[in-house]
Amino acid sequence: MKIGVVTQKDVARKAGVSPATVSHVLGNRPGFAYARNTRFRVFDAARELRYVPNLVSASLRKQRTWTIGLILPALDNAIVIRKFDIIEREFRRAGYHVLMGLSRGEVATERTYLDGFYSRRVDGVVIFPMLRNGEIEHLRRLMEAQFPSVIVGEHEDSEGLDFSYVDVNREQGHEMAVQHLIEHGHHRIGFIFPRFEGGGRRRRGAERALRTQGLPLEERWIRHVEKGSFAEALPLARSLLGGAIEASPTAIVCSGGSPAAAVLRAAQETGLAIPKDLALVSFGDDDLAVHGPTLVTTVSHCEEAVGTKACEELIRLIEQPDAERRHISVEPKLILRNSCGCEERQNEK
Amino acid sequence: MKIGVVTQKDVARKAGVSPATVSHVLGNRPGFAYARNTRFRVFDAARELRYVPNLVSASLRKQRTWTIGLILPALDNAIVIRKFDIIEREFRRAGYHVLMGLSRGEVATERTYLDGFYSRRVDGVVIFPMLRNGEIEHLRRLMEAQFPSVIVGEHEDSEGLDFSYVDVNREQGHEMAVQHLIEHGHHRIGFIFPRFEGGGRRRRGAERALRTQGLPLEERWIRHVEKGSFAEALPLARSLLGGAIEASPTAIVCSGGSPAAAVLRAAQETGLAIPKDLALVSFGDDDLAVHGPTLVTTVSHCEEAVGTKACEELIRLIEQPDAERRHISVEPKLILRNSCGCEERQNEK
DNA sequence: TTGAAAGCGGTACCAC
DNA sequence: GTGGTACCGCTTTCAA
Repeated sequence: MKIGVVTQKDVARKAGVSPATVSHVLGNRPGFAYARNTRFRVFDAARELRYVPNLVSASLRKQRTWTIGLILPALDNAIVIRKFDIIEREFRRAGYHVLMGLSRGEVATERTYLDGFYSRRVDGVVIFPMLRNGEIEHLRRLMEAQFPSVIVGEHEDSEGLDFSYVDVNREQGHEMAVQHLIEHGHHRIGFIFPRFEGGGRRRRGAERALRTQGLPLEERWIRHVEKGSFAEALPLARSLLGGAIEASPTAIVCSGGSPAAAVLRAAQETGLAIPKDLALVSFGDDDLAVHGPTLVTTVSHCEEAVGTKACEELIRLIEQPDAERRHISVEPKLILRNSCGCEERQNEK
Repeated sequence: MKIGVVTQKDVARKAGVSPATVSHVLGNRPGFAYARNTRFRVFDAARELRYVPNLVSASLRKQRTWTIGLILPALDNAIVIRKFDIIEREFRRAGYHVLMGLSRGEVATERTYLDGFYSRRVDGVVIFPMLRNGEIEHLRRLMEAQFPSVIVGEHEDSEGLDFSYVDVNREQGHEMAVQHLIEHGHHRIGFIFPRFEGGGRRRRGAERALRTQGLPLEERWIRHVEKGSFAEALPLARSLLGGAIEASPTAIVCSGGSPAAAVLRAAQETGLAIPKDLALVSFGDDDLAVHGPTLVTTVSHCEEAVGTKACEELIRLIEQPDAERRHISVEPKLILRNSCGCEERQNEK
């Protein structure tokens, strides 16, 4: 028996009632008090015929698909994947399915997906931002249409688009990382930042923590990565550690697991023991170092909280499309492991 | 302006034609020869009103959604993610969108997703199999309904379900791995297999290669992992290498990057240099060791080919639902890196 | 307590 | 060349 051929009409015929009755009974619509007997006849008929409701027609009528669209630039790092995982889980719990699109960094592809999503009348979209060349017309259209949309992750404030945003607080995250290193007595702290970071948040956070000690953010100990790959970060890490001992940082804060792995390698090459000679804190928990002997202390992006908030926020907008758009900032969490010196400190006691 | 409020009727009014004409013109239906002028008026009106077609209603009418459903057990390893990536890309190219479901190893969740997919009238489904407790009723129903479905990845032949399957040839992959080690002069080869492998394919492949040298598959050099995690594999790797030198394997074939990383670590602990003292080939390219000093020689799962075939196969079934179901086996590829001795060999020359 | 009927927004057959 | 109209399958109003 082919799926999808049994309709409410068939059920109605079999149960000896009208199609409207079937809809009422199966839809369990409130305010309807059908006779017990009628209800059972409908349920039985539906079961026997293996009736599967057709959400396409229901969607057409109700103007609601119980489906959302999700656009990711790529599945190339564990943080994005973890957020995706949570988002998928949360939407399912809330009764939604998710339509996925990978934009692969192409604005055109992103646009195509958004068009496809509109056409399929998704109830809302979640977008993970990507680096843009100022091409945001399609996003502007989304916004102007007041289409329920949430942007998850790092974005440029300057885009000036009135969306709901959800992200970990990167400024606070860097403040926490530096703060922690300062507590371990470090004063010479180096950084590996992404080149394109939203509005200098990372720098500001680092600076704020340094300022409590009257320390400046030293440009000579800052490096920038484009993509954040291991290969790209390795020479930068080497250059941070390669100078005269007195002129080198004693601690490094870097963004992501690949740069962290690069620092570990560079330290090993230079003969620096971690955390004894060099402390390391990563912003973002890619769990890349999980197979190495050193587990890296990390400021977590709290993917679970971010994903959950994003889902809640989108559902809020779906339910009240005129509600105000919010900027939701999730507090990061410091996860102590073996690269910052906490263990040693305990041993000293 | 809200999205979705402009319909063909609005376009028709604006263009001064009938709704049927709009549908014909915009749908670019063959066999219709509308006047140039009419066509332009329709296009212009559609553009000015920002008309976005409603695929929900079109789907209802045409009984086709241009959407497929994809079920994965989890996004927990790079091989699955890469296949997913390719599948998404290929379906997009073919004009489909993909509805994603993570079953998280729960049969009930898988079933719920399949139901949601039916309800949304996806044109077909791609399922990545998971370990099952014999609960395959929902799959059997899928099959009996002749619903276009493709199963991607390792499965038990014994399930006896008439689906289309696409997978890398695991038997051949292991044959290739062992073959390669034999060519490097190894006769004592150890294995780390997954406990649940489809029908002993891996063993058969390994045996076939060993047999060419008159060698047996030695049970004492075989270990089994449940989940294939690093933590689980490490003690097993140690136990493989820990015996008397003469009784230990000189080469290991393992399934996946985490076990490979475990072998690397165990070798390091035992003081074995790779590939000089111990050769290693991994079946499956998790690129986990990419940050370590040793790049592991791997028999690739050829995710690209697998994903592409899966997509082609599903589209074939969508277009001809009665077509026969196929078992598609993709030939694996040996990727030479630094853990098998190929480099050394070159140096000798 | 139940059902007739008018949509939802397209598609496609058929008549003009 | 063009348009009327009967669907696709379900929801919902309103009347019986």
